[in-house]
Amino acid sequence: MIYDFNKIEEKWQKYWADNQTFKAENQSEKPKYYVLDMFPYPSGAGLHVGHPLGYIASDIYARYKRHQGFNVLHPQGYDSFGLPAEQYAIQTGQHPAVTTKENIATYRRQLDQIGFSFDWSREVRTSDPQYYKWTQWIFIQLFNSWYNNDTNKAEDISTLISIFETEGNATVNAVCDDNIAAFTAAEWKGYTSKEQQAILLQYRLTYLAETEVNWCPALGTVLANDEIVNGVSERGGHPVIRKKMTQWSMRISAYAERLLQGLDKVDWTDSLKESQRNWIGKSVGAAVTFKVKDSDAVIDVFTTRPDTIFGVSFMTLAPEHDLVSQLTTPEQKAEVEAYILATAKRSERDRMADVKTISGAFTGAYAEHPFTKEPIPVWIGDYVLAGYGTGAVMSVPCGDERDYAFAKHFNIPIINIFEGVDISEAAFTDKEKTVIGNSDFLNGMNYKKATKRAIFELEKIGQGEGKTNYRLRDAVFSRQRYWGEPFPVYYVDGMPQMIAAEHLPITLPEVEKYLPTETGEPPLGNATVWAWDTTKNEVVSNDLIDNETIHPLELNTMPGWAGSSWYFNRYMDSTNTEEFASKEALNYWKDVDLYIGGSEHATGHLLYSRFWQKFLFDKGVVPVDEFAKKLINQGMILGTSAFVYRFSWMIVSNTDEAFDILDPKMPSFFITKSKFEKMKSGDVEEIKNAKEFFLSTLNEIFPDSDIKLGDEISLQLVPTHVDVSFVNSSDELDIEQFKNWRTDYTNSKFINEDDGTYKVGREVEKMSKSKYNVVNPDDIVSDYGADSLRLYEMFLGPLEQYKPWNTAGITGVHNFLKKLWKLYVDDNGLKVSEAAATKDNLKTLHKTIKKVQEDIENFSFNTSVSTFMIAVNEFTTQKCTSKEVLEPLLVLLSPYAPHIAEELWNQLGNSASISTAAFPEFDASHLVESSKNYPISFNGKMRFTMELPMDMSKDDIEAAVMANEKTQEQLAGRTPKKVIVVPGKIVNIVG
RNA sequence: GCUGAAGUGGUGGAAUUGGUAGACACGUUGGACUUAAAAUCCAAUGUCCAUUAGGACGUACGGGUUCAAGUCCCGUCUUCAGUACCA
Repeated sequence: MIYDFNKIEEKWQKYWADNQTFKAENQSEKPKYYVLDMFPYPSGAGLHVGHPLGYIASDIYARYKRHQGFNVLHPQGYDSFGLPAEQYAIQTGQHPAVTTKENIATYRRQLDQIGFSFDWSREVRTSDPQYYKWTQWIFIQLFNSWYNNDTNKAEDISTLISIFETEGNATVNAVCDDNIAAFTAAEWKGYTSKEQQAILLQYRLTYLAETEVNWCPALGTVLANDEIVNGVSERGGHPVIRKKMTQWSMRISAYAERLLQGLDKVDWTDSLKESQRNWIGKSVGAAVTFKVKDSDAVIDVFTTRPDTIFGVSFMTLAPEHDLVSQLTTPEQKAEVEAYILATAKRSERDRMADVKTISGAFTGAYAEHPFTKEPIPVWIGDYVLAGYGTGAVMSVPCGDERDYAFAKHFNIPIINIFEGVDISEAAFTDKEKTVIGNSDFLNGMNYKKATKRAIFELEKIGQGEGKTNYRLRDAVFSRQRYWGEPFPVYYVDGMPQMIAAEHLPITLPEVEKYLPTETGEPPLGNATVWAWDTTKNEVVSNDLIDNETIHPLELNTMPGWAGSSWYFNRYMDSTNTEEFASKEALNYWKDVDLYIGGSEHATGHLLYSRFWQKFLFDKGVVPVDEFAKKLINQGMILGTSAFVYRFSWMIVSNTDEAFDILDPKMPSFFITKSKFEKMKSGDVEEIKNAKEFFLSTLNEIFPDSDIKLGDEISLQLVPTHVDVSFVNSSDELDIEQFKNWRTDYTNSKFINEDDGTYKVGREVEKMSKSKYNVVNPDDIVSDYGADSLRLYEMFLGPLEQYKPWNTAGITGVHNFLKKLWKLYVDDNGLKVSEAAATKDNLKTLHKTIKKVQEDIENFSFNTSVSTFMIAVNEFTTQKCTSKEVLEPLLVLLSPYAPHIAEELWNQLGNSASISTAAFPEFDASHLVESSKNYPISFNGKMRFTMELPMDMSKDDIEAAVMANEKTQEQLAGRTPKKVIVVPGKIVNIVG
């Protein structure tokens, strides 16, 4: 009986689906375990072999946990709002919902055939109105909340209003916009409703604010930084400028400190936590206010080095800073405006990354030093970013490298305030060694003392205070796109109003075109039925807008991260229509025990999700304030691209009329890899051969033309991507397939290796369609089976690492499965016997149990595949047929290769699914060794080994080793200076 | 630029607390079986020197600590990822 993997896999996939083998219950006697994958965006290209990597790892873990007796929740769904579907809609007119549905169907089919143990009854789709109803609901909760610094949590906005009504805003300790004017209770009551709403908006956890965006006028849309290349749009190459726009923002900054502290509670990788810490960017320092000479204006800055305040020799504002136009003197106006225009064209990332180009402009204005009252010139410079801190810095060139470079470049004086330090060549940035000088009351102090004193003095004169700053900026939550969650928001008199929760979901309206409107409004501006009727509580036609009872709806949609910031909670109770999940379900599952996904989400998804979780926790909606206990990042599988090497010379024909360069008979010439490399390095012989081949071939094809070569230098050697499916495991190109690939390759001519094959070059690159290196899991599954695919993906290397895919290697794991099969089944059927296991059988089994269990718990899946191979090799050598060891082996293997394990388990006479079997118990007694093969080293170099009893004493080992003739041979008469004996490990003889 | 990660044979990778570098596979070479091919099985395979015995070198590069370093320390280089509207 042969190993018919296709039949076996289909059979068990059907069995699992029919029996709902992996459906999780929200109540159980068993302990719970929640294994989650970052859900995929269903792209039109379908899955390639890189995508399932993390899913296979989490599936192994989920199946392992079931064997361990846990009630496992292992769901899957789709992050189905996003740009690609919208882009496709713009190009083709296809509704994104239609393409998304098709793409999901493809994904589902592909996922199913890999044999994942997902509980599909809990599937979620972020673009499903029944799902985004709750995303909208969370948005409303955020709108109706403010952050109370005294209680250190989010509270309902009504508590804030009642404070305003009784005390005004002076006593409120809230996270809010800067510079909110103070008002009394009486004033509050006197405000119009609109004025009150405007004030409250400055406190809400989601609010409208002006934010800077990358605006592309030609495309009529906002672009992400990575959609901009060299200052122009990636698509179309249109100019992009920085522009202010009113958008929804999320007050994530309110949670900065808790997001930072919470990292200590979760078991995530250190590198990921470090990224988040860095992103949050806590810095302790001071806020300092500089007065501007001859003006009422003040410049607020934040500095981490208030100790260096006497070193300030200029101020730098971001070119976008509000004060710039006000401060600039008429003489400097032209220069400043030109500079602002130039800056607007640069992306933020450019400005951060490029430290070599120093640019700026003098505004002509002067600030006043808070203590010396000396004038300080005010500059603008694009190294200061508007969105960071206050968008202005006090520049201390002696203590900051960028300030130093700026001062040098513009010949601004550099004041040295450090004792005993030479700053003629570079700034001095070492806080630890700082001794302040030339600084009035700070003289002689170290960094710590001077910082305290400077803050004290600033507070005394009312021009500063100690402050903790976070780099974390509030997150922009509006997108000028179609394919996202609509906001449950309408506008009355320009003020946003929430639609009551019972009327949700507000579903996406139909539009004619998915592009921005001609007036530059977002795509929802094209909708004709997009107004809110406050009496009927439904979406009605725009024509009915009367601004009395019928009002316009919000035209922006929510960003991609909205739906993904809480989906892990929805899986706990995904079909609930009354609540986003029931209390019982939330309290039972609580949080994710293991979360697997890509490290590229480190600061986006993973930070926003933590933010929402903490908010929902404050509101009492979820029981824990961190949603994932443990998180593992899987690496990426890269493609192994294949290259053919095209060569040609410029050709000259003496008989023009008889020869046409566009002649369909005109061939392409390719040279094999090793010869290409010789040619490239200028090998004369190789070039001569290629040239002769080239000429003689052409003259053969065009006998009537007398073809000659042009200039010697005209040799063209071009590596070209070729589809990896045309190449075998030995890098040989299937020339027939290649010729049939494209019409212009049909007549190709090849210079081959000396053995007659054409060998391609290889290079590891990201897997992508354009590089022809995409490998489809469907093909792998049909050729080798899902179990082989699963094993091979794990076998490739450590989960977290980036590693190249090479289909050729899969024969290794496939052969392993065939060998495994043969251990159980031969031509006559099942050959497993009731024979007692031998000592060797038990040793192999228990060695394998130990290693595999350790590996799974350490997420080292690649090494357990090797372990299985070793076990099967050993059992084969031992001619083992004993059920006593072969049955538990199947349970060990089943998380990795579930189909073959189920099949053999079934053939052994078990009627229940192998997923219900208990994981085998490790028994150390089978591994006890009585002797050790000691490596004997001389000066650290291993020369030979000696078999010695495990219980031999140190002295006896030394004596036995010294008595060995090989030892004497190695020593050649010398007396060793020292003999190191580490019992059970090694012997090292020094001398 | 900043932050994070990685660098070991022809290839993917293994190596417990510092203790036999290259497990397990792929590829390559040779052999068995076969009319032949496929499949399967066996053997060799880090590089260099040597007929063998054996030896030298070897974990990106340069130093250091140690009886002993892929592993620890210092410095350098290279590659990849993130960098706030790709998902």
